[in-house]
Amino acid sequence: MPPTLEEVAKLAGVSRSTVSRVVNQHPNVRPEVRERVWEVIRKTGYQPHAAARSLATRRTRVIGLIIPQAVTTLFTDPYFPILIRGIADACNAHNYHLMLSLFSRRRVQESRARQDLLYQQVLRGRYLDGVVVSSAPLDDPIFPRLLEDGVPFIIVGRYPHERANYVDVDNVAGARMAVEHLLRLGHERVATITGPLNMCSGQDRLEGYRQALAARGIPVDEDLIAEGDFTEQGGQAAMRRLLPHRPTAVFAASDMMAAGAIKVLREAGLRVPEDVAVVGFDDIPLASMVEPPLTTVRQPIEQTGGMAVELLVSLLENPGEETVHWVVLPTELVIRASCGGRSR
Amino acid sequence: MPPTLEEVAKLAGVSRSTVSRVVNQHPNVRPEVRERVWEVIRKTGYQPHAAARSLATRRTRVIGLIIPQAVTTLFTDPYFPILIRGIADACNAHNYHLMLSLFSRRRVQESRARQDLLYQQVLRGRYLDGVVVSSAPLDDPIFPRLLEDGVPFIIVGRYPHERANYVDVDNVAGARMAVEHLLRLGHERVATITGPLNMCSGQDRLEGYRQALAARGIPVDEDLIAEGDFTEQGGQAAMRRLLPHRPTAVFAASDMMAAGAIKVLREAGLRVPEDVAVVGFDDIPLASMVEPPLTTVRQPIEQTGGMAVELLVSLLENPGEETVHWVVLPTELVIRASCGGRSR
DNA sequence: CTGTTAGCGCATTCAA
DNA sequence: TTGAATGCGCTAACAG
Repeated sequence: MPPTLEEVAKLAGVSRSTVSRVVNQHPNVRPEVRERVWEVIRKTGYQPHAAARSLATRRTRVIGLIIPQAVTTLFTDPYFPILIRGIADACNAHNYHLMLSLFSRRRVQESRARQDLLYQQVLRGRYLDGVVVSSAPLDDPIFPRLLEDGVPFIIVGRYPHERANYVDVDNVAGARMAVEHLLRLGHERVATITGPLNMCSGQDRLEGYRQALAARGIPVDEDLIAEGDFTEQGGQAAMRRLLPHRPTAVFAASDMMAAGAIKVLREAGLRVPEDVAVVGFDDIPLASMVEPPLTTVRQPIEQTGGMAVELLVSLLENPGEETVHWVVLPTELVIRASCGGRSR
Repeated sequence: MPPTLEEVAKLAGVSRSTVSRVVNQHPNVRPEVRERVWEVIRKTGYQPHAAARSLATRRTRVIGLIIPQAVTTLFTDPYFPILIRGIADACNAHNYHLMLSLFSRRRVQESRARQDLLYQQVLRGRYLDGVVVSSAPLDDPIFPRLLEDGVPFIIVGRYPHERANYVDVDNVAGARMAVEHLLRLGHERVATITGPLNMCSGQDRLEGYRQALAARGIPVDEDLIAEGDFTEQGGQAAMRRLLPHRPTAVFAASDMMAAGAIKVLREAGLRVPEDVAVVGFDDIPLASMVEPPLTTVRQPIEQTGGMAVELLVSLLENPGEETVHWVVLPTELVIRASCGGRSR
């Protein structure tokens, strides 16, 4: 329905090339002609055909957000919508479009095959100029593939490879602050519910926990460390394993897990924060809505997403530069009621 | 880097057309040749170039999810991630890709201009084969435009137009059940915090409220109706306006607003559910995590998204049929603690 | 069953 | 400053 370059050219009495130049803001067009062409473009509602343009330029102005595999279960965590909003806003600002690639939560087998297919189609099929990868396990096969195929990409979260660009939040410092706060309140048996330990955010938050204890010369008791998966259910399960070891405080690596932990503590007849103090991580909206409001570590989720896009765009538009971009955004402790206030 | 049809053809000793036929599963290829071609495809890792294919077929296998304008503020509500998951899964299943179009929350002016631009680029530029529109106000200009441009689209939520296909949940029945439950418990002053009244879900849930009262012959007291915007803050504000009119029960049109209402009730020294009963809508994960756990109306969010894609795909792949698809999925009352249990 | 031919709509040399 | 020619990689008639 919308006209083609050809038709616009005819109507304006010029050649296709000239219209193309006008559309693409080339300087070398006589102002008078430029005006005439614009007029026709406006009148006809001409819009360049994306596929035709991509075929000629070999660029699509589409970037992908890839969230691999099983992690999709986490998608009920408000972390993702907030991240996506940051990404979408930045895309809008730079006139890129966003393609979302999630993976079904079906049997792992099928899921793996689908992931391969999708990778093939979307990336080798040149749907995308580049991608942002979020929440991938460190050993996810996507990283080697992206590197090998030379696809421009930015990781949300660390990845140890010299050619891997990433933007991350300071998980270690955040976790350390949280645990130090508990220690300062007089707790001596501080447990932690970690994230998945195959993800860097899981590892780093555990590292922060260890560092805080080490700084006080407190030996790490492995019984006080339980691995979770960032979900509420995972938090509940981990808390149940922790319960027999009688912690007086718990640092959970996500707010969702903290909420799960609180539920289990309550069921066990323990009060929060009087009997057990709890600290979370993320500062999602839920954190201030539960009873008691959650002390937690705030991370700039939206900015993280925005920054990832900024980096990716700069990668795409300055193909020459070989610079590697590593950005780490700060985290911040938000003190509410769930950790108690007074020294014990 | 990946080879083209041409190169594959050369390597397999056949013509481009034959390779194309093999790739597209055409039946008329000698099995032996087919095998030989597949072999080359596998070895070379050939992948059709998406743009080239789109240019030739005039289809992209990409569908868009559009969430217009200011509604983006709602994006912290877990409703969206769940909807998106349903949509993404269904896309995967049908081998479509998903493009996400949100709009920045900046000044309305800019936002409007951006929305126009995006519409032009993405839809008239033929990036998309069709779109799913969610959470648009009923008077959103996108609907007339889509209809006029003949873009295949499915709305999540009702829209009163004979050529508009939609999938919706039974908001009226859900709201009616919720309010009837409160009436059954003996409440006589049941207030409601509505959603935005320019959205059909907002209107329909209010209609359910009215119907429940009418069925009992209770006159509607407009003072007991406060408009919200589905967010927690909106819920708080609405509850503050309701407070002076001393409701004994509140039906909030979203769980987020219910949580906000509870917070305000608490601050006013009222107990939930003893002094004021509260019922929400959505049954998001938060609902079972707050204190007291929320009685609410469950809607099949994920299925809604999946169904929207199913309808859209069937629209895209059976272009002949002029059928209009209207699907309404059932809602269900989930009784927890926030409405109290005993008759008063 | 297979190859040849002709575009799909645009960007981009190269001449003029 | 402008136009003509060429090709991006693929599909889809049409012959054979």
